[in-house]
Amino acid sequence: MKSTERHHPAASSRERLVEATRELLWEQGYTSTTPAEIRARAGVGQGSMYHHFPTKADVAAEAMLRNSAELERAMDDYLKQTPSPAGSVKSYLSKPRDGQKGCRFGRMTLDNAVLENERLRGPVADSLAWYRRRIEHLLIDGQARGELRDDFSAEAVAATIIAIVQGAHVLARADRSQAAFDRVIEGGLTLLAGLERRA
Amino acid sequence: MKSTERHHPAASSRERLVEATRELLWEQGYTSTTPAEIRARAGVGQGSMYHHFPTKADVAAEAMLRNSAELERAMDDYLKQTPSPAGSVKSYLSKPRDGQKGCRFGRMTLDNAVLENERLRGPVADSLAWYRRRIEHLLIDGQARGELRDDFSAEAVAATIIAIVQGAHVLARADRSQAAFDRVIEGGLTLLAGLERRA
DNA sequence: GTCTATACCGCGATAGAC
DNA sequence: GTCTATCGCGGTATAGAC
Repeated sequence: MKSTERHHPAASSRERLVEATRELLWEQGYTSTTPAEIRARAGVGQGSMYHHFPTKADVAAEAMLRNSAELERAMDDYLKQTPSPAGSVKSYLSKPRDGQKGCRFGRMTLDNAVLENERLRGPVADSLAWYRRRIEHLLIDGQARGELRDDFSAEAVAATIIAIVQGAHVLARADRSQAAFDRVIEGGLTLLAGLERRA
Repeated sequence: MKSTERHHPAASSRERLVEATRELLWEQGYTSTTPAEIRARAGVGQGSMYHHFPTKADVAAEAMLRNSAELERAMDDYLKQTPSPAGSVKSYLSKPRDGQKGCRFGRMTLDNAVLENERLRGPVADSLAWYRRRIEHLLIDGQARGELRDDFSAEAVAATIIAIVQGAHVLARADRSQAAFDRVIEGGLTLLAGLERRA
């Protein structure tokens, strides 16, 4: 009920609609975001929105696809900074995050309306799976280089690493505190250290 | 749009309303659950519902409080079966769960309407914190008995254990598969094993 | 304590002019 | 491509009889 107007006046209407939707999906989720809010934040008129996108689900689907592309690229860039595979996994876990805002994808999974629409669920499932495989390959690489023990399933542990971040968001939101988030990450790093090859 | 009528004819109207709300909150979350659905599943009339509870938030708050009481008791019962503290933590992780249905509490944290109402958020935060402390004490106990290493923060790791379960639900829902849930748990058990005192 | 009827509002989408 | 005006529907709650 406050800052509904944050125009991006440089871009096209269509572009502004997608960006506004991306923000609102993150802040409020899918069901709670109304076409009127999207329109207001994008600074476009009522009819204009329906000219570019037939339904709310269509704007949302485009916003989610853009999320997939951007976040996967961002993760690649982020991980490029760390040379060692095991270090990259630690780095992924301890990456600074706003615990209460949540993961753009994870946030969607509790909304039945998203899960029931394949065009909305698809990008969510695909991106989370992409993250998992990315971590999995880092773990396998770490095992190959002898940084990590080789007696565990990289696939399963990678899934757990992703889940830890998702769960941290859940606890941070419930507790309304970043500290709850950070505590989960601290424990995650502790658990991860147990996989390092013993000296 | 299907099985809306599952009366519990034995109990009082008020009782049936609370139970119906508990089920619907689990299946659909708070915002997506309508008073009409609650009324229909409980098998009570329109006015009757508003006689017992002034607003939807009031029924929901009562349902959440009951969830807290019941689930905390259930966890106590469940953990009583395992003698060793470290075994109890493993047991908590590997407890059979419907991955796609989610945790009754975790499911609520992605709904802004819940977080903005202290009477709804309170039981969620309290119960998740209660779970965390329960696990924390098991870990401390395990450290004291020498089952577990003593060089880690039981508080942080306990938070991570809870987060793993919450995150597993997120991934299972995104992937629409129990396998995604089970994989996270498998990785969690692997990580947990790294905390055991070395032979 | 339970019922039916009804009111209000905002979401999601459409119509049609410019 | 953008605008204003409008519509149908369902969520949430109230009124008032029995």
